[in-house]
Amino acid sequence: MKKKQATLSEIAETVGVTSMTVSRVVNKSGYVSDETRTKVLRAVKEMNYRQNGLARNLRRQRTETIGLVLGDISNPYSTELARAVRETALAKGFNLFICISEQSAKEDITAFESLANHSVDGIIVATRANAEGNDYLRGIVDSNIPVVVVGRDFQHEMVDFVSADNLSGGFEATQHLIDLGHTRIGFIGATLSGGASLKRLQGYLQALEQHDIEVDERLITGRKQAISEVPGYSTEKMGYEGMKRLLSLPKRPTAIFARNDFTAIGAMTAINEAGLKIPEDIAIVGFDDIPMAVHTSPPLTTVRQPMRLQGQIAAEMLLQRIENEEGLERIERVLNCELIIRNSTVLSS
Amino acid sequence: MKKKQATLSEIAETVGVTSMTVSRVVNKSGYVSDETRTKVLRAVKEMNYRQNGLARNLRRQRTETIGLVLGDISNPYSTELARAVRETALAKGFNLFICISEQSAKEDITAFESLANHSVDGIIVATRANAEGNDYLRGIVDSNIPVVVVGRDFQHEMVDFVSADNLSGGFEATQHLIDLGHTRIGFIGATLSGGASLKRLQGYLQALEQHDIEVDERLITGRKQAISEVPGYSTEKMGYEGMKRLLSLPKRPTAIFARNDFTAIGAMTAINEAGLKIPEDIAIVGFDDIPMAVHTSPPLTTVRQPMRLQGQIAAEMLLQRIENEEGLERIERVLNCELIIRNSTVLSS
DNA sequence: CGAAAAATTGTTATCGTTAACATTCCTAAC
DNA sequence: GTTAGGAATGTTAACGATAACAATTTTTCG
Repeated sequence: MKKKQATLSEIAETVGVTSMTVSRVVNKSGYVSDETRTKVLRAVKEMNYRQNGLARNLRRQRTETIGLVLGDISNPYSTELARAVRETALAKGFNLFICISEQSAKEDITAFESLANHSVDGIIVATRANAEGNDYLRGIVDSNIPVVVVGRDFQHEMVDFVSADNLSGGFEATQHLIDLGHTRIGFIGATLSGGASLKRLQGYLQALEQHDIEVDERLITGRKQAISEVPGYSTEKMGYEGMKRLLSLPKRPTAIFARNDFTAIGAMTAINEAGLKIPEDIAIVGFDDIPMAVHTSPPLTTVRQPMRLQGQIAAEMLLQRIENEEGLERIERVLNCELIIRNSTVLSS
Repeated sequence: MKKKQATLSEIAETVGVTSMTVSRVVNKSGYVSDETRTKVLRAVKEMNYRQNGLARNLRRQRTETIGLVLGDISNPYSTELARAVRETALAKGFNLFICISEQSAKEDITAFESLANHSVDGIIVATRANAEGNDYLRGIVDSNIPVVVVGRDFQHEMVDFVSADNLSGGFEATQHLIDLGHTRIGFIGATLSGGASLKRLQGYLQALEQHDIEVDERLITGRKQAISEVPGYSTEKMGYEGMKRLLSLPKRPTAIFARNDFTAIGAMTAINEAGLKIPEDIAIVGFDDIPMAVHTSPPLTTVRQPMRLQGQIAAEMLLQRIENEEGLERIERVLNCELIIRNSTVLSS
């Protein structure tokens, strides 16, 4: 038996009032006598009424919902971000819909589109940048939906930006290895040919330069910069394969800076398999400080980025834009990272 | 400069047709002459038109969107599930909105409500069950929105169910420890007073019983069964604290079965801190086989549950219900788990 | 050539809700 | 007893899109 969802006017009819009155009751707005309210509420309960958000939001021209587009949902980085965003949004009475976009620019666009079509009041984007996705995103911004990006390139005067300071994080990580006496330091997770768009790689390069260590391009490895079809995912597997390549070099590196912790963990596996010791033979630094980092053996030295804070700030910036109709100045927040030294670079901390 | 979002009729006006014609063009449906189509498409582009999904879905009475409510988004279990659900849904042309519900029944309800209000075509629920949430959920089901639950209790003739076989998983894990000669086996993650609603705990109890090992309630520890305000979260911290308690017993256990891998990892930390060796002094088994499990030291013996498969099946069941208007038989799928033996129970695999 | 079929466009009504205004009744104040 | 203004409810017209049907023109083909 298919009960159709009751509508306002159906409730109204059974109670003997107009839908406007019922609307007033369910929205707790305007004047309604106690007697009527009671009757209406009873009917609402009995008929299992539920507001039709589509109609309501269409009429009101606002949904009190924000969207979050995540690239890699398996990464603890994304999930912490999501939790913080949700918390901040909820506190202001906004719902959060999360969309996942994996693998392709096309899926980015699908996610943007479905959120925009559902008329969310604003969108936070935390996917890897790619040309087509950016084009589409620009369209969204131009059609006046507030957008904030997290840890991702996107230039637009109306779009706020928040990110960890990947540049100085990468610098510090490398600096740390240099301080320990390493000069042959490998980088896993990106290639120079990709234009060194990756800030972490830039930080690595700057640190080398500052200490007059010559950059050896053979020590920098990663999946080829992908076509827009497949944005560069950084996985454990890439770390494993990259490390294999580095180990097969005539003069192998004595230290590794990995693009992120997963990459680092993959690299550690390869190092172990080669029968080498961490950190004695090869020291390794990751990035992100995912929960797993403390449990690897040895525990992983890494750069901690403030995930919750990024989420919170992103949500605040977005809500700010949603509430202040007219154009605010673009805000750009770059948050400090923190080097966490564990035993993958130095013995017995 | 605030460009208001263009509407169908605005496009129609500039082109000199009716909105119906424009609608036909953007939806690629019905007859439109090439000439008109071209003109319309140009205007669509120039005016940066985007469909208003609220209006469209209101009129069409379907959104081609499904919702997924996750409890603990930080758990790799949830994220794998989400990815599989999304993949399956996307393949059938459905969008996926994910809502997070943490901590409380109230937030469960908020999530259900926001999805139901947005008129999603169906909802997959993967949160921990609690009374109030269930009541609300029942209301949703009664108002004819298809619902499928994953790894969570909820009895309703219209609601399909998919889960890992936690009972036999728990049994196998315990059996494995018994086979290794253990008789004092602790359980961390739930208490008997909670009514042993946890299938994994039941499996543990059954295995003990089958081998005539007496259940020692002091060996079973976990956070008290929480009030509906705070559903029982299983974290690393709980594992750590639970293990501490077990270690302080006069006769400590020689083996541990932990409710999930995070709990197990927390317990391992406590064991290490106590200066005991795994598995020589205490053997430990987890549940889930999260990616981290292979990287702990020693690597964690655990019960792998098919996360992707659960997501895929849940999505398929939901889409089935969405497409077949009328009531299908309730389906219940319980999927096999697999014991993955690593070095936290036996030396040198 | 003429009729049926296909192609093109338009009209109307409606999805469920609510903002804005209108109406009626009641109470209180002078 | 009149009047002002709350209190309670109703009416109307949208929000933006589309299903269903109607109207007109063009094509097809016996």
